[in-house]
Amino acid sequence: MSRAEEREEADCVCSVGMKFTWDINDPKLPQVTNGPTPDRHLMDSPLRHKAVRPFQEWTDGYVRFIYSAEDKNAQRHLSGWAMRNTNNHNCQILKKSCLGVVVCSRGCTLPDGSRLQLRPAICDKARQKQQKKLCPSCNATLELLPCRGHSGYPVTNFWRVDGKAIFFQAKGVHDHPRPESKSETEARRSSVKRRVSSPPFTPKRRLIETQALGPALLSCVDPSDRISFIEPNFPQHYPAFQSPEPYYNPHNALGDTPATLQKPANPRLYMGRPGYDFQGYLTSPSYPMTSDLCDPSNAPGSPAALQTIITTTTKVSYQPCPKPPAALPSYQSCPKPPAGLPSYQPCAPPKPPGLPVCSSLMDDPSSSSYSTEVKVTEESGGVIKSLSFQPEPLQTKTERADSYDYRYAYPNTYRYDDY
DNA sequence: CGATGCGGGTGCA
DNA sequence: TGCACCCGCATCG
Repeated sequence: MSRAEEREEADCVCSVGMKFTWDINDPKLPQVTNGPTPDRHLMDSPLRHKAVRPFQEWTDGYVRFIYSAEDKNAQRHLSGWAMRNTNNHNCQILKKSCLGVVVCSRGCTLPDGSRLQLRPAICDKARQKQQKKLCPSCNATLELLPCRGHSGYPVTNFWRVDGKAIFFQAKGVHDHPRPESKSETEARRSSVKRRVSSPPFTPKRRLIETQALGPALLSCVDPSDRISFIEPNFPQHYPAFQSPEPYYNPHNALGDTPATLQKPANPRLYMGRPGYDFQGYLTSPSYPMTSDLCDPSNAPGSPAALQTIITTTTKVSYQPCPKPPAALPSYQSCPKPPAGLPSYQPCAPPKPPGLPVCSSLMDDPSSSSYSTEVKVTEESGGVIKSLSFQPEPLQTKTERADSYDYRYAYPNTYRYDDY
């Protein structure tokens, strides 16, 4: 495992041994000197990894960003994706994993041609409640499409405060549509509240709802349970937000590796989710074909990547856990000397300066064996229905699978040139 | 009520 | 040992 990490980090050392990028696990993260406004020149340079940038709401892919410690969104560890806290037993690094998206189990099309893409509730209990509700359009059950974009596991986000910056690292490529953004969900929630607290029939509002959602919705859903939809043409906060910058990739820069998108060796990693033809509303205009993906060690389909993305957050030793400044989000100090957990060891000796922090290039592609069967992690308690569940076989499974892969089936949605 | 964070604990590879 | 994940608890808006 750590080898994968090290391999992943291998790309962060350029030919002269200078470290251009960083990993969230690095004992020492780069010093950030420039202000919150990204310097265009800097962002185009290898030093972009040390450049603070505006907050990115819809990160995707294997990306690393540095935010200003003053950035409110970064402080709150926000994401457009529904990310839940994951205990990584590491007080320095906050880890979150993606919950996926809630869709109609029938994959029905709404009157306006859009599809239901709800933001899964973060709270387990709330999510279970959420899934007991019915599709406001066709009354079918709702289904949670789990995220499996990280080698069959949910995409993970890592947050770490260091100095005057907030370091963000994401691992995995979301293999599902975007849910509502948090702000959209909150807006809807508050509007529902307003609706509940106001007289039951407000002709004007009802008219709007009827137009937007269709009569079926009004007839089958309790107003308090009514759900909004993400419309296909709804600009889900991009592209203003979504401008993922690639890592600087020395390999790529040196022409080592062409920037090709490799089809995953294991199609089940990215395909085979029946019933959801998301092509019509691929909301991500620019898939994160960052240089990370160009890097052989990071391309999602490469064995190295699959090795890489099985990551650890506790590999390295960390500095003592100083209480961050009050203004910063607290990652909580480590009160206990975590015996048995080396990663907690305060003040572990740093790696020898002669060796790159990113560790050595320990390429061992042959060791990157991985099962061709992806273990599907289902939520406990039967919250997630079987993915093969077909309430009404509108399509064959194969057809569904064919139409599902909204990334690989529709390469036009990629914009390599953006990177 | 739900989002968020923490941390003890378990199961698996 | 690393990782995913469950669960309970606490805090906050």
